[in-house]
Amino acid sequence: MSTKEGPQTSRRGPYAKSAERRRAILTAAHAVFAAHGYRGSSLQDVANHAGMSQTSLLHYFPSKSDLLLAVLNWRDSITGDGTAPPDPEESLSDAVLRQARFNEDVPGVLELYTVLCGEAVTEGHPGRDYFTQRFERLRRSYARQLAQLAGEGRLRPGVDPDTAAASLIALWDGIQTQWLLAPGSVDMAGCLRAYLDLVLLPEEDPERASAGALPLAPLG
Amino acid sequence: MSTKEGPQTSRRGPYAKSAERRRAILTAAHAVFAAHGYRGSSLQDVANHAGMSQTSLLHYFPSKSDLLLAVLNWRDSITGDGTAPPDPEESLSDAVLRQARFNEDVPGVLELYTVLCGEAVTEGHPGRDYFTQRFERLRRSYARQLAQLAGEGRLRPGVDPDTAAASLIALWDGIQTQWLLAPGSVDMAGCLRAYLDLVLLPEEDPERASAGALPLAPLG
DNA sequence: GTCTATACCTAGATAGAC
DNA sequence: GTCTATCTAGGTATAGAC
Repeated sequence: MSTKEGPQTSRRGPYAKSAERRRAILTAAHAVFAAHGYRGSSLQDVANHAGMSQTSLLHYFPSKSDLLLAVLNWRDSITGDGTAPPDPEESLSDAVLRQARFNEDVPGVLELYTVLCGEAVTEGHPGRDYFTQRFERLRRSYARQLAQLAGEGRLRPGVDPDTAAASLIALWDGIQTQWLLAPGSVDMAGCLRAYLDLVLLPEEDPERASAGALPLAPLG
Repeated sequence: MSTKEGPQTSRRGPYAKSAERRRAILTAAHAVFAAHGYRGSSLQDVANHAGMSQTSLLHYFPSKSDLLLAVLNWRDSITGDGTAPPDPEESLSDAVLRQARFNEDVPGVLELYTVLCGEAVTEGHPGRDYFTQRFERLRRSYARQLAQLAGEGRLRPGVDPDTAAASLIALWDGIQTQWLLAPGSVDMAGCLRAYLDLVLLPEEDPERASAGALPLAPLG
């Protein structure tokens, strides 16, 4: 369901203010949900963070679950998760590591994702469908990219693209949780890079291709 | 308490009944928390499942957070998570896969773990310390076992035991989440086995040791 | 569009009869 | 030990003045 669009959004005045208000609410909700989860947050908290009353908030988002879905979609647009098609110029490893470092640097992004994803497996959670579809889409996307690499001989023999796709996503999510609970003890990007180094083979220069080449290239 | 003789039930009756009641509450709380999470569950729900009033429940567990910690510790004793030292007779792979299949077969175990772990990263969640310590302990345990295997030349060259330990746990947690949201599309044990097959090398028969592999000092 | 006021509900926890 | 009744607090959502 698309969010409410004012019927008389004709000119500039009220529409601009309304869009600004909505953004303020989404920013606030992002922070509050990240800190306390969906069930642990109240609309009053969000409204306070956004500098308005709880009833004004409900004027823009008619219910708490509507607000949640809007926050999830807004998160996608911020992080590029799910919206950005894989850039053919960028390698899979580079894309994953760049995204991981980006998420690590933007406060609240990982907190929001992790807590909502955990909550989403419960019965009747309004974000359940979102995460189910997200995982399905991501598995397909990574599986396709890995299959493509397999066709180029860039996948380690014996590695199944579908399995590796699900595993990459799983590793990513799981290491985020550990990092949130012990940021100093876990190297998120390092774990992802190590896994990708295990699964992928370095691009071989056809002229230098030798039978005795080591399959593992130590990346600085 | 007083040594006066009480009713006939004063010796073993109440104790036995009390322990039984506590177990009934823990069973109920396990199911309810698994279905709705900690914040999404009410003591009334748990009490209904346990067949008693909400106030009677509070007689055994003085607060909701106390009940949560009791459920988490009870879960450890059921699944053996955190309590069972690694069996020297069983290989790391076998132990991981056996545990994964066990968790998959016992209803509610994965649901409970996943949702509580997600919730635990939020501020002020009573389960936060539990999960922080659990991850720390598990990382140490797996890292030690992997380092041992590395000493036996059973670890793929270039694999860091600490990184692999965190990654194994992360992959495990993450694949559980995906499995809960799409049981038919994800093969939990398959992903774990694939990862372990990537990281570990098959045990080499010393007589068949090839020149390509460098057998380090075979300690024990 | 924004607010106060409030309806209506449920929560966790307590008091005290039995 | 168990319950009913209740306290206190907080939740989502609605009504309606301005």
